Order: sequence, then structure tokens, then C-alpha cells
Amino acid sequence: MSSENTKKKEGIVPEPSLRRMPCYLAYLKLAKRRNQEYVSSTHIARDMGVDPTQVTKDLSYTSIVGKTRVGYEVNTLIDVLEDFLGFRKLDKAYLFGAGSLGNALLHDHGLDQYGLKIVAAFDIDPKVVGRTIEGVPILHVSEFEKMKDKNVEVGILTVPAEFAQDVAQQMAKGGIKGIWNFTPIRIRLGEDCVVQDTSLYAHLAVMFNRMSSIKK
Amino acid sequence: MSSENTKKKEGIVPEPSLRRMPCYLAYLKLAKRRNQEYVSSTHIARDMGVDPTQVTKDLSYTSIVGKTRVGYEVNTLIDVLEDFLGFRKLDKAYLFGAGSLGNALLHDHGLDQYGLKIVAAFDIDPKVVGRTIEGVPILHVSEFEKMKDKNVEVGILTVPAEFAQDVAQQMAKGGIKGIWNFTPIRIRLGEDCVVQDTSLYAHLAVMFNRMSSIKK
DNA sequence: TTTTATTAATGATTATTTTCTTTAATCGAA
DNA sequence: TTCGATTAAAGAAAATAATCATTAATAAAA
Repeated sequence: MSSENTKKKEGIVPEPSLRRMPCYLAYLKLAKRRNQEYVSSTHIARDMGVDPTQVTKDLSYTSIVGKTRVGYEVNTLIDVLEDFLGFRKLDKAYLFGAGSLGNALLHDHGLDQYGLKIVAAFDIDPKVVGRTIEGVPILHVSEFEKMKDKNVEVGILTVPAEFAQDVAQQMAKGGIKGIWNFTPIRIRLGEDCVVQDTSLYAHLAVMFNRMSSIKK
Repeated sequence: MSSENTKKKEGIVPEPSLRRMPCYLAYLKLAKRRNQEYVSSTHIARDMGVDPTQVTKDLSYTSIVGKTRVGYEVNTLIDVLEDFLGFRKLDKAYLFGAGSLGNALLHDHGLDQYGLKIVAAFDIDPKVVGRTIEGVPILHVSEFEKMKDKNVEVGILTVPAEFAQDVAQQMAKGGIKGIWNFTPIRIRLGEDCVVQDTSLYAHLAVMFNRMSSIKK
């Protein structure tokens, strides 16, 4: 019965830990540049201004094991983290909504480095459909259903708020397994499709609030 | 002494709550379109798939008060939220790093709606310095120090990782009070400057992880 | 008028996340 | 070899956030 209890939690990594991992990765890549062979959680923590035990706990979710009194091997840790985070294998993605924000994402080539390649974009606006942005063709949404490319599991949602839920449902129906949701709308879908919210404006709101706090 | 204890916490709004508020705002704007005059936390919660008490708790951080058995007035709540989140007054911002991601943000006009206007961008690459993207002039970083426009308190950080900490320090020195950090680097600064991390890749990592979970 | 159902608001409980503490390992210096 | 310093790892405690339960208010129906 103990195993029954832990089954649900087994293997699930806390979101805060997952969000910190790319920071460790960035730190490690800089350490590699400086030709550091080993780096300890103590140093990572000091340099990044976080708690040392948090670093070891976060890293313990991966397969890495550190050496007592030495730390972690930089190269190995980079490999393990990139692999763990899914940045190594390239995922193809469709982008839905080639408006202002969608356009913006099409201009960001950084995504490629992290394992995401936008292969097509969809919109309904005749002014953009048929065009190509940064090498990515913009098709009419109706084309999506015809494609059924089983290799494309990620969908980026950048449509106006009022269409978000509808389009998301189409995406899920069309075989999309992960929706990267840039709208401020909370998407409601079944269990077989993951929704990751990334509302830029939510972050802006937090920043504005914290800024007004320090003024007092 | 009780007031001594509560002083620190007084007025500080939990980040999870702040992040949810723009979602409520988006929901309310859609409700307004449907000509709904009042909306209850119960309905918001049901439609958005969250806990009803969480909605009332979140909203209680603002000045709004709901009517028992009726709910909240949609128009008032929109006004209060936009005001509370700082989306009403326009903040000017400088963008540091007009590379791929910086470029992308310059293409997103949605930011204007949420109270942020990029008035200038800075870079060191001679290929981009001097040009104009979407009406925003790109200047050499050395120009930043000369500007000292006290009305610009927000800085957007989209430089390569290795320059992030350095540029952030320059920003703070130049009077920037809030840094919207799009790099995966954890910035270390004094108390008088707020750093808001928004690493797209961190969100990507979470999505990849959750996607691999549902496959099992 | 009285009753019933619905709601905001508040306090209590539970779950999650972070921080603190301890332990065991081991490298390098004495 | 021996000792001290530094470390990863694991467990305990504290802080934080989410959920649950209760209360009081009130609009609408009986």
C-alpha cells in the first residue's frame, strides 16, 4: 500500500525544479568555457544565489551522481541535463496564429537550440496565408486537418484570446500532444494533451508589482 | 510586535496569485463581450477549471468587493485588475540585445496593450546598430549611459548568456528599476532593482517533461 | 413574509516546496 | 597514516500555497 501511495508521485519532477534546470545548464555551459572540469553544488549555489541543497535536490532528479568533495563533472552534467530536459532530440512544431506574437516567435531562432523546430504556421487571415516568414510557410488552418503528420506533436498557440480554446481543441484532435500556450486563456482539454502556459503578460504583471513594492 | 511580524508580509501578493490575475482579466474581457454584467467566482472557477476559493482569495488582494449571491461587476473588476496589474499606465522600456529573441519581442505589439512600450534598443553588433526595427531605433550600448532618461525604468534583457550579468549591472547603474530577464542566467543585483525571469526554454523544459510523462 | 439556494469571505486543513540539519564519504595536507 | 575540511545525499523542519469547511449575507422563489 505504500507503493500504491507513491505510485502517483513516482517519477514526477516538481515544476520549480524543472524550471531551474535550464539555469543550471546555462551556468554549466559558461563554466565549461572557463575550462572547469568539475563544479560543486556549493559553487553553483553561491554563484547563482540559491540554496546549495536545492541544487543537489534538483540535480538528483536526473541520473547524475556527484563525487564527494569534488562535485559534478561539467561535461557529463551538461549532457545529462540536456538529455533530461529534452533539448537534445529535435521536436517539430506547428504554430497556430501568425499574428504579432506568433510572428515574433518565428523570428526567434533560439528555439532550435533547445530542440524545437517550427515547420509550419497556420492562420486564417488572407493577408498572411500563403506567405513565408523566416522560411516557415503560413497555411490556412483548414490545411492542418489534412496534414496529420504524426511526427509533429508540439503546437504553439498564439491566436487571439477568443479563439484559444477552440483552436486548442482542434490541435488536440489533430494529434498534438503538447500545447505551448502563449494566450492568457486557461485551456481545458483531456488527459492526453499537455498544456504549458507561458503568458508573457503574467510575468509582466509580477514585475510591475514587485517594482511598485520596492518604491515604498 | 504582532505588527512588527506582519510588516514584512503586508501588501506583498503571492506570485502564483499575480500570475493568475491576467488570466482572470482575459476571461472577464470575454465575459464583457458576451454582455455579462456580473460574474461570480463560482462561474469563473468552473469555466477556467480552478478552485472557486482560489479565485476569491486572488481577487481579495485587489480592492474589489463582490456582492453576495451576485458576484463581481465585470466592468469594475476589469478596471480594478488592469489598474492593479499596472496595465493601465504606460511604462517606457529599453531593450538590450537586438538579436534573435530581442528582434522577436520588437515584433510583438501586444506589449503596448499591457502597458509596456519599447522606445529604444541597444546592441553592439555593427550590423544592427543604426537600423530601425518596427519603428524602434537600435543604438550602440555606449549610448545608453548618455541617455539617462529617468522616465525609462524597465529594461528587457535579451543578450547572449555570457553578457547577461554585465549588461544587467549596467542597466541597474543607469537607473533601470525592473529587468525583464529573458536569459537563462540568474542575475545578481542589489535591492533597488527587480529582476523578473522569463526563460522561454524553462517553460519548454516543463512541457517536454510533462509530455514524456503522459506517454507512459 | 418565510424559505431556499447561491454567493463572498474567512479560517482551518492539507499538500507542496524550500530551507535547515545530519551523516557518510573522501581529498589533500600534516 | 591521521586529521581536518569539503562535499553529496538524505532526512527533518519550516515556510508557502492550495484546498476544504464554515459563516453570514442576500436575491429570488414559495
